[in-house]
Amino acid sequence: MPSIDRTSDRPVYRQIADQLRQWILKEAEPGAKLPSERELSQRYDASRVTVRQAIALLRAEGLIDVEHGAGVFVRSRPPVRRLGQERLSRRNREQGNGAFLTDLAGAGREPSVQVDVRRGPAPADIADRLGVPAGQEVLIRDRVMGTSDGQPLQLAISYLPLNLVEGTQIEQEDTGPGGTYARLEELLEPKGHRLAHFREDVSVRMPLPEEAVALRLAAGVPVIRVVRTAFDDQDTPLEVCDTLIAGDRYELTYDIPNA
Amino acid sequence: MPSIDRTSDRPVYRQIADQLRQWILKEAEPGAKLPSERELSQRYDASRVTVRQAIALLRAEGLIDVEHGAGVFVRSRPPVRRLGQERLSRRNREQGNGAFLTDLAGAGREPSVQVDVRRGPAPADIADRLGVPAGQEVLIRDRVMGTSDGQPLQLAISYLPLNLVEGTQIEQEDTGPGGTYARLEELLEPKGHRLAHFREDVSVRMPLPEEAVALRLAAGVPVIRVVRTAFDDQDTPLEVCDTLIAGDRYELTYDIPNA
DNA sequence: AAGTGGTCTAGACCACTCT
DNA sequence: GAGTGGTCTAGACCACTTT
Repeated sequence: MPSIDRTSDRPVYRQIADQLRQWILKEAEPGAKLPSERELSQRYDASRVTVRQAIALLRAEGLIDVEHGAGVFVRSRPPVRRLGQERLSRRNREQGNGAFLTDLAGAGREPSVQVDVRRGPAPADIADRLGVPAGQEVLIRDRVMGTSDGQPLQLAISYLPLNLVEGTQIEQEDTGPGGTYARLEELLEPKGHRLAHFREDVSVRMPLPEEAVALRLAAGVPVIRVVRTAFDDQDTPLEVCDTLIAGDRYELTYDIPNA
Repeated sequence: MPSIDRTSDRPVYRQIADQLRQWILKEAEPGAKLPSERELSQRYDASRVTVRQAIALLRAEGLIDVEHGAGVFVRSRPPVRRLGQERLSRRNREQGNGAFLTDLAGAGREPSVQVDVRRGPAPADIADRLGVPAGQEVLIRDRVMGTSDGQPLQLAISYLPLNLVEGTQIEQEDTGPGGTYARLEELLEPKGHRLAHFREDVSVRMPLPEEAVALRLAAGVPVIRVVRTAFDDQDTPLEVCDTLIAGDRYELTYDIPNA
Protein backbone atom coordinates (compact mmCIF):
# COMPACT_ATOMS: atom_id res chain seq x y z
CA MET A 1 0.00 0.00 0.00
CA PRO A 2 1.61 3.21 -1.11
CA SER A 3 1.47 6.00 1.40
CA ILE A 4 3.10 9.39 1.57
CA ASP A 5 3.58 11.49 4.66
CA ARG A 6 2.91 15.02 3.49
CA THR A 7 4.01 16.46 6.82
CA SER A 8 7.40 14.73 6.67
CA ASP A 9 10.59 16.66 6.03
CA ARG A 10 11.45 14.07 3.42
CA PRO A 11 10.28 15.34 0.04
CA VAL A 12 7.45 13.51 -1.65
CA TYR A 13 9.57 12.44 -4.61
CA ARG A 14 12.11 10.86 -2.27
CA GLN A 15 9.42 9.00 -0.39
CA ILE A 16 8.10 7.65 -3.68
CA ALA A 17 11.62 6.68 -4.76
CA ASP A 18 12.19 4.98 -1.39
CA GLN A 19 9.12 2.82 -1.78
CA LEU A 20 9.87 1.89 -5.36
CA ARG A 21 13.51 1.16 -4.48
CA GLN A 22 12.52 -1.13 -1.66
CA TRP A 23 10.22 -3.04 -3.97
CA ILE A 24 12.95 -3.25 -6.62
CA LEU A 25 15.62 -4.51 -4.24
CA LYS A 26 13.55 -6.88 -2.14
CA GLU A 27 10.68 -8.19 -4.17
CA ALA A 28 10.85 -7.45 -7.85
CA GLU A 29 12.34 -9.74 -10.47
CA PRO A 30 14.77 -8.29 -13.00
CA GLY A 31 12.79 -7.08 -15.98
CA ALA A 32 9.63 -6.49 -13.93
CA LYS A 33 7.56 -3.51 -15.01
CA LEU A 34 6.92 -0.56 -12.75
CA PRO A 35 3.53 1.16 -12.78
CA SER A 36 3.26 3.91 -15.36
CA GLU A 37 4.02 7.47 -14.39
CA ARG A 38 0.39 8.45 -14.67
CA GLU A 39 -0.67 5.55 -12.51
CA LEU A 40 1.91 6.37 -9.84
CA SER A 41 0.80 9.96 -10.04
CA GLN A 42 -2.75 8.89 -9.15
CA ARG A 43 -1.73 6.37 -6.50
CA TYR A 44 0.41 8.83 -4.59
CA ASP A 45 -1.79 11.83 -5.36
CA ALA A 46 1.25 13.65 -6.70
CA SER A 47 1.87 15.49 -9.93
CA ARG A 48 3.48 13.66 -12.78
CA VAL A 49 6.53 15.90 -12.50
CA THR A 50 7.06 14.74 -8.93
CA VAL A 51 6.76 11.10 -9.95
CA ARG A 52 9.26 11.66 -12.73
CA GLN A 53 11.66 13.16 -10.21
CA ALA A 54 11.47 9.94 -8.19
CA ILE A 55 12.10 7.88 -11.31
CA ALA A 56 15.07 10.06 -12.30
CA LEU A 57 16.60 9.28 -8.91
CA LEU A 58 16.31 5.52 -9.40
CA ARG A 59 17.69 5.90 -12.87
CA ALA A 60 20.81 7.70 -11.65
CA GLU A 61 21.26 4.87 -9.14
CA GLY A 62 21.32 2.41 -12.01
CA LEU A 63 18.34 0.45 -10.71
CA ILE A 64 15.94 0.81 -13.64
CA ASP A 65 15.76 0.99 -17.40
CA VAL A 66 13.36 3.46 -18.95
CA GLU A 67 12.03 2.60 -22.39
CA HIS A 68 10.27 5.34 -24.25
CA GLY A 69 6.76 4.30 -25.14
CA ALA A 70 7.04 0.98 -23.35
CA GLY A 71 7.52 1.63 -19.65
CA VAL A 72 9.96 1.51 -16.76
CA PHE A 73 11.60 -1.80 -15.88
CA VAL A 74 13.76 -3.23 -13.12
CA ARG A 75 17.25 -3.45 -14.58
CA SER A 76 18.72 -6.89 -15.09
CA ARG A 77 22.46 -7.06 -14.79
CA PRO A 78 24.32 -8.08 -17.93
CA PRO A 79 26.66 -11.05 -17.59
CA VAL A 80 29.91 -9.98 -15.98
CA ARG A 81 33.18 -10.75 -17.72
CA ARG A 82 36.12 -11.43 -15.49
CA LEU A 83 39.38 -9.82 -16.54
CA GLY A 84 42.17 -11.74 -14.85
CA GLN A 85 45.84 -11.00 -15.07
CA GLU A 86 46.43 -14.11 -17.18
CA ARG A 87 45.29 -11.89 -20.06
CA LEU A 88 48.82 -10.48 -19.88
CA SER A 89 50.60 -13.82 -19.73
CA ARG A 90 53.23 -15.02 -22.16
CA ARG A 91 51.35 -18.25 -22.69
CA ASN A 92 48.37 -16.27 -23.82
CA ARG A 93 50.43 -14.39 -26.39
CA GLU A 94 52.02 -17.57 -27.64
CA GLN A 95 48.56 -18.78 -28.51
CA GLY A 96 48.24 -15.73 -30.71
CA ASN A 97 45.96 -13.68 -28.48
CA GLY A 98 46.50 -10.04 -27.73
CA ALA A 99 45.84 -8.64 -24.29
CA PHE A 100 42.20 -8.08 -23.33
CA LEU A 101 40.70 -10.30 -26.00
CA THR A 102 40.97 -13.79 -24.58
CA ASP A 103 37.84 -13.50 -22.52
CA LEU A 104 35.71 -12.69 -25.53
CA ALA A 105 36.81 -15.78 -27.38
CA GLY A 106 36.26 -17.73 -24.20
CA ALA A 107 32.70 -16.44 -23.99
CA GLY A 108 31.95 -17.93 -27.40
CA ARG A 109 31.80 -14.58 -29.17
CA GLU A 110 33.94 -13.28 -31.94
CA PRO A 111 35.95 -10.28 -30.87
CA SER A 112 35.84 -7.25 -33.10
CA VAL A 113 38.44 -4.50 -33.02
CA GLN A 114 38.62 -1.19 -34.83
CA VAL A 115 42.08 0.31 -34.87
CA ASP A 116 43.36 3.76 -35.69
CA VAL A 117 47.13 4.23 -35.69
CA ARG A 118 48.66 7.70 -35.75
CA ARG A 119 51.35 9.91 -34.28
CA GLY A 120 50.60 12.70 -31.88
CA PRO A 121 51.54 14.42 -28.64
CA ALA A 122 51.36 12.48 -25.37
CA PRO A 123 48.89 13.83 -22.78
CA ALA A 124 50.53 15.01 -19.55
CA ASP A 125 49.56 12.08 -17.30
CA ILE A 126 50.59 9.58 -19.97
CA ALA A 127 53.89 11.32 -20.71
CA ASP A 128 54.59 11.20 -16.99
CA ARG A 129 54.17 7.44 -16.92
CA LEU A 130 56.08 6.92 -20.17
CA GLY A 131 58.98 8.96 -18.86
CA VAL A 132 58.94 11.41 -21.77
CA PRO A 133 58.37 15.19 -21.84
CA ALA A 134 54.68 16.19 -21.92
CA GLY A 135 53.52 16.84 -25.46
CA GLN A 136 56.29 14.78 -27.05
CA GLU A 137 55.34 13.05 -30.26
CA VAL A 138 54.58 9.35 -29.67
CA LEU A 139 52.88 6.50 -31.47
CA ILE A 140 49.18 6.34 -30.65
CA ARG A 141 47.12 3.22 -31.20
CA ASP A 142 43.42 4.01 -30.73
CA ARG A 143 41.13 1.01 -30.42
CA VAL A 144 37.45 0.21 -29.97
CA MET A 145 37.04 -3.36 -28.81
CA GLY A 146 33.80 -5.25 -28.67
CA THR A 147 31.91 -8.26 -29.91
CA SER A 148 31.24 -8.96 -33.55
CA ASP A 149 27.53 -8.33 -33.00
CA GLY A 150 28.38 -4.69 -32.49
CA GLN A 151 28.45 -4.34 -28.71
CA PRO A 152 31.44 -2.12 -27.81
CA LEU A 153 33.01 -3.06 -24.50
CA GLN A 154 36.28 -1.22 -24.14
CA LEU A 155 37.94 1.90 -25.50
CA ALA A 156 41.72 1.65 -25.42
CA ILE A 157 44.48 4.03 -26.39
CA SER A 158 48.10 2.88 -26.34
CA TYR A 159 51.09 5.22 -26.34
CA LEU A 160 54.59 4.11 -27.31
CA PRO A 161 57.85 6.06 -27.69
CA LEU A 162 58.67 6.54 -31.37
CA ASN A 163 62.36 5.72 -30.97
CA LEU A 164 61.35 2.28 -29.71
CA VAL A 165 58.75 1.26 -32.25
CA GLU A 166 59.57 3.26 -35.40
CA GLY A 167 59.60 0.99 -38.43
CA THR A 168 58.26 -2.05 -36.58
CA GLN A 169 55.01 -3.92 -37.01
CA ILE A 170 53.67 -2.06 -33.99
CA GLU A 171 53.15 0.87 -36.33
CA GLN A 172 50.82 -1.27 -38.46
CA GLU A 173 47.12 -1.63 -37.78
CA ASP A 174 47.55 -5.35 -37.35
CA THR A 175 50.39 -6.02 -34.94
CA GLY A 176 50.33 -9.73 -35.67
CA PRO A 177 49.95 -12.82 -33.45
CA GLY A 178 50.22 -12.04 -29.74
CA GLY A 179 49.78 -8.33 -30.36
CA THR A 180 51.89 -5.40 -29.29
CA TYR A 181 53.44 -7.12 -26.29
CA ALA A 182 54.64 -10.07 -28.37
CA ARG A 183 56.33 -7.60 -30.77
CA LEU A 184 57.85 -5.68 -27.86
CA GLU A 185 59.37 -8.88 -26.52
CA GLU A 186 60.89 -9.60 -29.93
CA LEU A 187 62.31 -6.09 -30.02
CA LEU A 188 63.89 -6.36 -26.59
CA GLU A 189 65.38 -9.83 -26.80
CA PRO A 190 68.26 -9.03 -29.21
CA LYS A 191 69.22 -6.18 -26.91
CA GLY A 192 69.43 -8.54 -23.95
CA HIS A 193 66.38 -7.08 -22.26
CA ARG A 194 62.90 -8.39 -21.62
CA LEU A 195 59.35 -7.33 -20.92
CA ALA A 196 59.43 -7.70 -17.14
CA HIS A 197 56.20 -6.52 -15.58
CA PHE A 198 53.08 -4.36 -15.82
CA ARG A 199 51.51 -1.85 -13.49
CA GLU A 200 47.80 -1.15 -13.64
CA ASP A 201 46.26 1.98 -12.12
CA VAL A 202 42.54 1.50 -11.62
CA SER A 203 40.11 4.38 -11.09
CA VAL A 204 36.39 4.95 -11.63
CA ARG A 205 34.09 7.80 -12.63
CA MET A 206 30.90 8.58 -14.48
CA PRO A 207 31.31 8.63 -18.26
CA LEU A 208 31.12 11.74 -20.39
CA PRO A 209 28.11 11.64 -22.74
CA GLU A 210 30.28 10.73 -25.73
CA GLU A 211 31.85 7.87 -23.80
CA ALA A 212 28.43 6.65 -22.73
CA VAL A 213 27.36 6.62 -26.38
CA ALA A 214 30.54 4.88 -27.56
CA LEU A 215 30.20 2.13 -24.95
CA ARG A 216 26.38 2.09 -25.16
CA LEU A 217 26.11 2.57 -21.44
CA ALA A 218 22.74 2.72 -19.75
CA ALA A 219 21.96 5.52 -17.29
CA GLY A 220 23.67 5.29 -13.93
CA VAL A 221 26.51 3.06 -15.15
CA PRO A 222 30.05 4.21 -14.24
CA VAL A 223 33.21 3.37 -16.17
CA ILE A 224 36.43 1.78 -15.00
CA ARG A 225 39.64 3.40 -16.19
CA VAL A 226 42.66 1.14 -16.30
CA VAL A 227 45.99 2.75 -17.14
CA ARG A 228 48.53 0.02 -17.71
CA THR A 229 52.26 0.65 -17.99
CA ALA A 230 54.60 -2.01 -19.35
CA PHE A 231 58.18 -2.07 -18.01
CA ASP A 232 61.37 -3.80 -19.06
CA ASP A 233 63.76 -5.49 -16.64
CA GLN A 234 65.36 -2.15 -15.80
CA ASP A 235 62.00 -0.58 -14.95
CA THR A 236 62.05 1.54 -18.09
CA PRO A 237 58.49 2.19 -19.26
CA LEU A 238 57.83 0.82 -22.75
CA GLU A 239 54.15 1.40 -23.32
CA VAL A 240 51.17 3.02 -21.61
CA CYS A 241 47.67 1.77 -22.38
CA ASP A 242 44.70 3.85 -21.26
CA THR A 243 41.51 1.78 -21.21
CA LEU A 244 37.91 2.73 -20.51
CA ILE A 245 35.71 -0.20 -19.57
CA ALA A 246 31.93 -0.53 -19.23
CA GLY A 247 31.48 -0.70 -15.46
CA ASP A 248 28.47 -3.00 -15.48
CA ARG A 249 30.00 -5.65 -17.71
CA TYR A 250 33.39 -6.23 -16.17
CA GLU A 251 35.10 -7.27 -13.00
CA LEU A 252 38.88 -7.11 -12.66
CA THR A 253 40.72 -9.71 -10.64
CA TYR A 254 44.28 -9.49 -9.39
CA ASP A 255 46.44 -11.92 -7.54
CA ILE A 256 48.79 -10.58 -4.90
CA PRO A 257 51.52 -12.72 -3.36
CA ASN A 258 51.99 -12.33 0.40
CA ALA A 259 55.49 -10.94 0.15
CA MET B 1 27.33 33.62 -26.31
CA PRO B 2 24.57 31.25 -25.37
CA SER B 3 22.33 30.16 -28.19
CA ILE B 4 19.71 27.48 -28.47
CA ASP B 5 18.38 25.96 -31.66
CA ARG B 6 14.68 25.53 -31.04
CA THR B 7 14.24 23.63 -34.28
CA SER B 8 16.88 21.08 -33.39
CA ASP B 9 15.99 17.52 -32.48
CA ARG B 10 18.24 17.88 -29.48
CA PRO B 11 16.14 18.93 -26.50
CA VAL B 12 16.69 22.40 -25.10
CA TYR B 13 17.87 21.12 -21.73
CA ARG B 14 20.54 19.01 -23.43
CA GLN B 15 21.73 21.93 -25.48
CA ILE B 16 22.04 23.99 -22.32
CA ALA B 17 23.88 21.15 -20.58
CA ASP B 18 26.19 20.79 -23.59
CA GLN B 19 27.19 24.44 -23.45
CA LEU B 20 27.70 24.45 -19.72
CA ARG B 21 29.68 21.19 -19.91
CA GLN B 22 31.96 22.55 -22.56
CA TRP B 23 32.65 25.61 -20.45
CA ILE B 24 33.28 23.43 -17.38
CA LEU B 25 35.68 21.08 -19.15
CA LYS B 26 37.59 23.57 -21.25
CA GLU B 27 37.59 26.94 -19.58
CA ALA B 28 36.36 26.94 -16.01
CA GLU B 29 38.55 26.61 -12.96
CA PRO B 30 37.55 24.14 -10.25
CA GLY B 31 35.29 25.94 -7.79
CA ALA B 32 34.08 28.46 -10.37
CA LYS B 33 30.47 29.52 -10.00
CA LEU B 34 27.87 28.87 -12.67
CA PRO B 35 25.20 31.48 -13.39
CA SER B 36 22.11 31.11 -11.22
CA GLU B 37 19.15 29.09 -12.47
CA ARG B 38 17.06 32.20 -12.89
CA GLU B 39 19.79 33.90 -14.86
CA LEU B 40 20.28 30.91 -17.15
CA SER B 41 16.54 30.76 -17.54
CA GLN B 42 16.57 34.32 -18.88
CA ARG B 43 19.70 33.91 -21.01
CA TYR B 44 18.37 30.89 -22.82
CA ASP B 45 14.76 32.03 -22.77
CA ALA B 46 13.78 28.73 -21.19
CA SER B 47 11.72 27.90 -18.14
CA ARG B 48 13.50 27.34 -14.87
CA VAL B 49 12.39 23.70 -14.91
CA THR B 50 14.23 23.19 -18.17
CA VAL B 51 17.37 24.80 -16.80
CA ARG B 52 17.18 22.59 -13.73
CA GLN B 53 16.95 19.56 -15.99
CA ALA B 54 20.22 20.59 -17.61
CA ILE B 55 21.84 21.04 -14.22
CA ALA B 56 20.57 17.65 -13.03
CA LEU B 57 22.34 16.11 -16.01
CA LEU B 58 25.69 17.68 -15.13
CA ARG B 59 25.18 16.66 -11.54
CA ALA B 60 24.70 13.01 -12.46
CA GLU B 61 27.88 13.24 -14.50
CA GLY B 62 29.75 14.33 -11.40
CA LEU B 63 30.85 17.62 -12.93
CA ILE B 64 29.29 20.09 -10.49
CA ASP B 65 28.44 20.63 -6.85
CA VAL B 66 25.13 22.24 -6.01
CA GLU B 67 24.94 24.17 -2.76
CA HIS B 68 21.51 25.10 -1.54
CA GLY B 69 21.25 28.83 -1.12
CA ALA B 70 24.72 29.50 -2.45
CA GLY B 71 24.87 28.39 -6.07
CA VAL B 72 26.24 25.80 -8.48
CA PHE B 73 29.99 25.26 -8.69
CA VAL B 74 32.46 23.41 -10.89
CA ARG B 75 33.52 20.39 -8.88
CA SER B 76 37.12 20.18 -7.76
CA ARG B 77 38.45 16.69 -7.43
CA PRO B 78 39.54 15.69 -3.95
CA PRO B 79 43.12 14.46 -3.55
CA VAL B 80 43.40 10.88 -4.73
CA ARG B 81 44.88 8.26 -2.42
CA ARG B 82 46.80 5.49 -4.07
CA LEU B 83 46.15 2.02 -2.71
CA GLY B 84 49.09 -0.16 -3.70
CA GLN B 85 49.50 -3.83 -3.01
CA GLU B 86 52.25 -3.11 -0.46
CA ARG B 87 49.37 -2.45 1.92
CA LEU B 88 49.13 -6.25 2.14
CA SER B 89 52.85 -6.83 2.68
CA ARG B 90 54.39 -8.65 5.61
CA ARG B 91 56.75 -5.75 6.20
CA ASN B 92 53.78 -3.49 6.62
CA ARG B 93 52.24 -5.77 9.22
CA GLU B 94 55.51 -6.06 11.09
CA GLN B 95 55.42 -2.32 11.54
CA GLY B 96 52.10 -2.82 13.26
CA ASN B 97 49.85 -1.59 10.49
CA GLY B 98 46.73 -3.40 9.39
CA ALA B 99 45.76 -3.60 5.75
CA PHE B 100 44.28 -0.47 4.19
CA LEU B 101 45.43 1.97 6.85
CA THR B 102 49.02 2.72 5.91
CA ASP B 103 48.11 5.35 3.38
CA LEU B 104 46.20 7.41 5.91
CA ALA B 105 49.13 7.60 8.28
CA GLY B 106 51.31 8.42 5.31
CA ALA B 107 49.03 11.31 4.42
CA GLY B 108 49.62 12.83 7.83
CA ARG B 109 46.17 12.07 9.15
CA GLU B 110 45.18 9.89 12.02
CA PRO B 111 43.15 6.91 10.91
CA SER B 112 39.91 6.27 12.75
CA VAL B 113 38.16 2.92 12.74
CA GLN B 114 34.83 1.85 14.16
CA VAL B 115 34.48 -1.89 14.56
CA ASP B 116 31.51 -4.15 15.12
CA VAL B 117 32.24 -7.85 15.65
CA ARG B 118 29.46 -10.42 15.53
CA ARG B 119 28.48 -13.82 14.22
CA GLY B 120 26.03 -14.31 11.43
CA PRO B 121 25.23 -16.10 8.17
CA ALA B 122 27.53 -15.63 5.18
CA PRO B 123 25.91 -14.05 2.09
CA ALA B 124 25.85 -16.31 -0.95
CA ASP B 125 28.65 -14.68 -2.96
CA ILE B 126 30.89 -14.52 0.12
CA ALA B 127 30.16 -18.12 1.14
CA ASP B 128 31.09 -19.13 -2.38
CA ARG B 129 34.49 -17.50 -2.06
CA LEU B 130 35.04 -18.77 1.47
CA GLY B 131 34.25 -22.31 0.40
CA VAL B 132 31.46 -22.78 2.95
CA PRO B 133 27.75 -23.47 2.47
CA ALA B 134 25.66 -20.34 1.86
CA GLY B 135 24.11 -19.08 5.07
CA GLN B 136 26.63 -20.84 7.30
CA GLU B 137 27.43 -19.04 10.54
CA VAL B 138 30.76 -17.16 10.28
CA LEU B 139 32.61 -14.43 12.12
CA ILE B 140 31.73 -10.99 10.77
CA ARG B 141 33.95 -7.97 11.36
CA ASP B 142 32.11 -4.82 10.25
CA ARG B 143 34.25 -1.70 9.96
CA VAL B 144 33.93 1.96 9.04
CA MET B 145 37.35 3.38 8.25
CA GLY B 146 38.13 7.03 7.86
CA THR B 147 40.16 9.93 9.11
CA SER B 148 40.01 11.20 12.66
CA ASP B 149 38.35 14.41 11.46
CA GLY B 150 35.29 12.36 10.65
CA GLN B 151 35.63 11.77 6.92
CA PRO B 152 34.60 8.14 6.24
CA LEU B 153 36.52 6.60 3.36
CA GLN B 154 35.88 2.89 3.32
CA LEU B 155 33.25 0.45 4.52
CA ALA B 156 34.67 -3.01 5.06
CA ILE B 157 33.13 -6.28 6.15
CA SER B 158 35.34 -9.30 6.79
CA TYR B 159 34.08 -12.86 6.96
CA LEU B 160 36.06 -15.70 8.59
CA PRO B 161 35.19 -19.35 9.23
CA LEU B 162 34.40 -19.89 12.93
CA ASN B 163 36.37 -23.12 13.19
CA LEU B 164 39.47 -21.18 12.21
CA VAL B 165 39.21 -18.13 14.44
CA GLU B 166 37.07 -19.22 17.40
CA GLY B 167 38.72 -18.18 20.65
CA THR B 168 41.44 -16.11 18.98
CA GLN B 169 42.13 -12.39 19.11
CA ILE B 170 40.44 -12.07 15.73
CA GLU B 171 37.17 -12.31 17.60
CA GLN B 172 38.10 -9.19 19.58
CA GLU B 173 37.39 -5.67 18.41
CA ASP B 174 41.11 -4.89 18.49
CA THR B 175 42.98 -7.59 16.64
CA GLY B 176 46.35 -6.21 17.77
CA PRO B 177 49.45 -5.07 15.89
CA GLY B 178 49.43 -5.98 12.21
CA GLY B 179 45.72 -6.74 12.32
CA THR B 180 43.80 -9.81 11.25
CA TYR B 181 46.37 -11.01 8.74
CA ALA B 182 49.18 -10.94 11.33
CA ARG B 183 47.00 -13.08 13.62
CA LEU B 184 46.14 -15.46 10.80
CA GLU B 185 49.83 -15.97 10.10
CA GLU B 186 50.43 -16.79 13.76
CA LEU B 187 47.57 -19.27 13.67
CA LEU B 188 48.87 -21.03 10.56
CA GLU B 189 52.55 -21.25 11.41
CA PRO B 190 52.31 -23.94 14.12
CA LYS B 191 50.30 -26.07 11.67
CA GLY B 192 53.07 -25.78 9.09
CA HIS B 193 51.02 -23.59 6.80
CA ARG B 194 51.26 -19.98 5.79
CA LEU B 195 49.30 -17.05 4.42
CA ALA B 196 50.29 -17.42 0.78
CA HIS B 197 48.43 -14.93 -1.39
CA PHE B 198 45.40 -12.70 -1.88
CA ARG B 199 42.95 -12.32 -4.71
CA GLU B 200 41.11 -9.06 -5.22
CA ASP B 201 37.95 -8.79 -7.32
CA VAL B 202 37.34 -5.19 -8.33
CA SER B 203 34.00 -3.91 -9.58
CA VAL B 204 32.14 -0.60 -9.71
CA ARG B 205 28.58 0.65 -9.34
CA MET B 206 26.55 3.61 -8.14
CA PRO B 207 26.01 3.65 -4.38
CA LEU B 208 22.71 3.05 -2.67
CA PRO B 209 21.51 6.17 -0.84
CA GLU B 210 22.54 4.77 2.54
CA GLU B 211 26.02 4.04 1.23
CA ALA B 212 26.28 7.53 -0.24
CA VAL B 213 25.39 8.94 3.17
CA ALA B 214 27.82 6.67 5.03
CA LEU B 215 30.72 7.61 2.74
CA ARG B 216 29.53 11.22 2.33
CA LEU B 217 29.59 10.87 -1.42
CA ALA B 218 28.67 13.78 -3.67
CA ALA B 219 26.22 13.29 -6.52
CA GLY B 220 27.51 11.38 -9.51
CA VAL B 221 30.27 9.58 -7.62
CA PRO B 222 30.44 5.79 -8.02
CA VAL B 223 31.85 3.36 -5.49
CA ILE B 224 34.58 0.78 -5.96
CA ARG B 225 33.88 -2.63 -4.54
CA VAL B 226 36.92 -4.70 -3.67
CA VAL B 227 36.32 -8.25 -2.55
CA ARG B 228 39.59 -9.68 -1.25
CA THR B 229 40.09 -13.35 -0.49
CA ALA B 230 43.10 -14.52 1.52
CA PHE B 231 44.48 -18.01 0.76
CA ASP B 232 46.92 -20.33 2.50
CA ASP B 233 49.63 -22.26 0.67
CA GLN B 234 47.13 -24.95 -0.30
CA ASP B 235 44.76 -22.42 -1.81
CA THR B 236 42.29 -22.81 0.99
CA PRO B 237 40.39 -19.57 1.53
CA LEU B 238 40.90 -18.14 5.00
CA GLU B 239 39.10 -14.81 4.93
CA VAL B 240 36.94 -12.72 2.61
CA CYS B 241 36.92 -8.94 2.99
CA ASP B 242 34.21 -6.98 1.17
CA THR B 243 35.17 -3.31 0.88
CA LEU B 244 33.26 -0.33 -0.46
CA ILE B 245 35.46 2.63 -1.38
CA ALA B 246 34.65 6.23 -2.29
CA GLY B 247 35.27 6.22 -6.05
CA ASP B 248 36.49 9.81 -6.28
CA ARG B 249 39.09 9.53 -3.54
CA TYR B 250 40.98 6.37 -4.45
CA GLU B 251 43.02 4.79 -7.16
CA LEU B 252 44.11 1.16 -6.92
CA THR B 253 47.44 0.05 -8.31
CA TYR B 254 48.53 -3.49 -9.00
CA ASP B 255 51.79 -4.93 -10.19
CA ILE B 256 51.67 -7.89 -12.56
CA PRO B 257 54.76 -9.92 -13.39
CA ASN B 258 55.12 -10.94 -17.06
CA ALA B 259 54.90 -14.65 -16.41
C1' DA C 1 16.53 41.64 2.83
C1' DA C 2 18.06 39.69 -1.26
C1' DG C 3 19.51 35.93 -3.79
C1' DT C 4 20.03 31.10 -4.33
C1' DG C 5 18.52 26.31 -4.98
C1' DG C 6 14.45 22.77 -3.55
C1' DT C 7 9.83 21.26 -4.07
C1' DC C 8 5.44 20.99 -6.16
C1' DT C 9 1.46 22.02 -9.07
C1' DA C 10 -1.81 21.42 -13.62
C1' DG C 11 -1.65 21.14 -18.08
C1' DA C 12 -0.16 20.83 -22.92
C1' DC C 13 1.83 18.57 -26.78
C1' DC C 14 5.29 15.36 -28.91
C1' DA C 15 7.54 10.75 -29.90
C1' DC C 16 7.59 6.15 -29.35
C1' DT C 17 5.78 1.20 -28.57
C1' DC C 18 2.42 -2.10 -28.43
C1' DT C 19 -1.62 -4.56 -30.04
C1' DG D 1 -5.67 3.86 -31.35
C1' DA D 2 -4.38 3.55 -26.74
C1' DG D 3 -0.84 3.82 -23.63
C1' DT D 4 3.77 5.05 -22.43
C1' DG D 5 7.63 8.12 -21.52
C1' DG D 6 9.92 12.96 -23.18
C1' DT D 7 9.81 17.86 -23.25
C1' DC D 8 8.31 22.30 -21.89
C1' DT D 9 5.64 25.98 -19.81
C1' DA D 10 4.40 29.76 -15.85
C1' DG D 11 3.97 30.24 -11.43
C1' DA D 12 3.93 29.50 -6.40
C1' DC D 13 6.03 28.83 -2.01
C1' DC D 14 9.78 26.92 1.00
C1' DA D 15 14.65 26.48 2.89
C1' DC D 16 19.08 27.95 2.94
C1' DT D 17 23.19 31.23 2.42
C1' DT D 18 25.00 35.60 1.99
C1' DT D 19 25.27 40.48 2.81
